[in-house]
Amino acid sequence: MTTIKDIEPLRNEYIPENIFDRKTESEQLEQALEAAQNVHVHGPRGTGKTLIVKKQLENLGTNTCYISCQKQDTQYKVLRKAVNELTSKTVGSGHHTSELQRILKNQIDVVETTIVLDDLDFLLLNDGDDLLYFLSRLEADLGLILVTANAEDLSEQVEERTFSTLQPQRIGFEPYTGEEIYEVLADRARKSLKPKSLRREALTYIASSTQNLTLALTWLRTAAQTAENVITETLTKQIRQEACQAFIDEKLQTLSQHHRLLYQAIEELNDEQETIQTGTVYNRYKQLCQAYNKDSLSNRRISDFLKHLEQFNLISSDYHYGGKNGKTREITL
DNA sequence: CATCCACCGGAAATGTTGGGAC
DNA sequence: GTCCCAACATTTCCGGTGGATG
Repeated sequence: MTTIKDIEPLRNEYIPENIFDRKTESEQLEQALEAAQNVHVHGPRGTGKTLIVKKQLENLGTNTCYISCQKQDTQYKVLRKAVNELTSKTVGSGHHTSELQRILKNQIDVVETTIVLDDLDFLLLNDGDDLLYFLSRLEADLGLILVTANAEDLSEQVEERTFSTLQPQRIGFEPYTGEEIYEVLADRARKSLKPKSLRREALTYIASSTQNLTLALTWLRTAAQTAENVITETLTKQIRQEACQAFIDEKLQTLSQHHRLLYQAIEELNDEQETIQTGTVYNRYKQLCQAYNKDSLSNRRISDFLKHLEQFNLISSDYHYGGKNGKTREITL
C-alpha cells in the first residue's frame, strides 16, 4: 500500500507547468530581460529563485545557459561549462583561461545569449570576481542573471568598475508565507499523491513549521514515502527529524566527504557541549578521519570548508577575534 | 597598559592532473 | 612517451585581531 501516484512533482528539481506563486518577481524578471538588462536575483534559500529563473529561461528567445556555481566555482569551470553548452565545441581541462574566454566571446558576438550564474556566492568566495569582470567587458548581446542567497549587495562583493558596468537590476525574494507554502504543497500533492491519501492538517502543520520550500517538499516527500495509506498530522510530526535529516543529507551529498566528516564532528560536539570553537571541531574532525582511515586536511583548509557549510545554512557561526575565545560558535540548524 | 590567546584569512609554495605539440 | 604549460587542491607561512588577564 502506498500513497504515491507519481513521485516526480515532489522532487526538488521538479519544474511545474504553471507557477502561480512569485508572480511579481516573475514579471520583474521578464521585464528586465526584455529590456536587455542584467539582473541580480537575491533571497534566502528555499524561496524559489532557481525555479523562477529556470522557468523564465524556457520562454526566452535567446541562447541560454544555466550554470550552478556550487559546482562550477572557478572562472575556468564556468567558462568551460558555458562553452560546452553554448557551442558545438567541447573543451576539457588544460587550456588557457584566455582561450576559453576567446571562444565564448566569439560565440556571444554571433548569437544573443543569456547566462545564469546560480549561487554566485560560491564563485565569489572561491575565485573572486575575475569572471564577472571579463563578462562585464564583453560588448555583446549578453544577458546575465546573477543569483545569490547570501550576498545581498553585489556592489560590496564585486569591484567598483565591474559593478558599474553590469548595473544589475536587483530583484529580491522574500521567504514564503505559511499560506504560500501550503498552496504549493497542495498543488504538488494533487499531482503526485493518490486521492484521499493526505490530511489537510498535515499540510498545515508543515506549512506553519518552515518557510523553506525545499525543506517543506522534502518533508512531504518523506511523509509520503513513509505513510501506510494516509498522511496524517501525527505522522508528519513523527518524521520531522527524519525529514530534516534527509534535507541536510541532500545538501551534504553535493559536497566532499571531508565536508561530511566535518559536519559530523560538529553534530557530535553539539550534543556534548554548549559552545563549540574551531579548534575543538578541527580536533574531532581529525579523530573522525583517523577512524575512517582518511587523511585529514589542514586547519586552514577546514576553515574554508566551514565557510561552505555556512553558505548552505548548515551551521551558523559568530565571528569574534581575540579574547580567550578564538572564533566560532557553531549551531546546527 | 602590555601581553597573550586561538584563531582568521591573504599570499606564496607545493603537488597533482590533464592537454597539446613534438 | 616526453616536455612544457595551465588549472586546481591543498599546505605552508605569517601578519593581524581585540577582549581577557595580570
